[in-house]
Amino acid sequence: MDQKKICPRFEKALKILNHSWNTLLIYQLLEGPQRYSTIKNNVGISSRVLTERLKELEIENIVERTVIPSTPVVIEYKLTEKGHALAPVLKAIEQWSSMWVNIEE
Amino acid sequence: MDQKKICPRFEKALKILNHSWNTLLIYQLLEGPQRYSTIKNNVGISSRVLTERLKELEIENIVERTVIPSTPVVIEYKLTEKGHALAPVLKAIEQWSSMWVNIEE
DNA sequence: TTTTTAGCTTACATTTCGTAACTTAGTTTA
DNA sequence: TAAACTAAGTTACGAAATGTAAGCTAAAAA
Repeated sequence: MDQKKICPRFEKALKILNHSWNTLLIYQLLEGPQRYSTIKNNVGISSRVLTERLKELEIENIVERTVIPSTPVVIEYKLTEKGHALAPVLKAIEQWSSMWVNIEE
Repeated sequence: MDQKKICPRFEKALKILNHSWNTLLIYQLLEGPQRYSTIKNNVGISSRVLTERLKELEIENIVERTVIPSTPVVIEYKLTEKGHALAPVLKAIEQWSSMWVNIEE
């Protein structure tokens, strides 16, 4: 009785992108590689959820985590090629929002 | 200490689009006007959440609810102009998913 | 007259999320 | 040298969101 006529790749894409914070995190990382604390401060996400999401995005091969062996070590997060390929999606949302979304008081 | 450098319109757009099911519902309604039960069956969402989301999308002026006074009455949901304007976003996600998302077993 | 359908609503259990405090290791300050 | 601080998380726990299932109302079909 339950039909799934929608393409499974598309559904999976939505599952990732709709998971709260993920799109905002990707948007933030489009600015360039960043450290954990920078992301946290700029996005306003809790560390618990941030860690969770970064792990998820890493597993999905959208984000890459790098340990830079300086002293002290710096941990850097950046978009993979797959992650960068999401730029048009974010651009489209940006355009739509500038055209149609208004903020009320 | 918490900075919000991101555009508020964009943030609001993400808030709407990232709310679970919303993007999928919009995608489904891009097919054309549909009744409650049709949406429910095609998307695989529970009625509790479907009602909630349709209300939200109506308030955001993305979806319009129409009562067609036939006998029995038919209730139709369709995208507004603002809703249709999201088509490029969905298209971009579709393209990305066909290029980068793979389904594993 | 009983059953079915559409379009919801309600109650309740499960899952997810946010808040805040804690941890570990190295680092600067006093 | 001890005390305090920072980065990058982890843990515990209460609050909020979600899914499941059952119920409801009005009309229609059997």
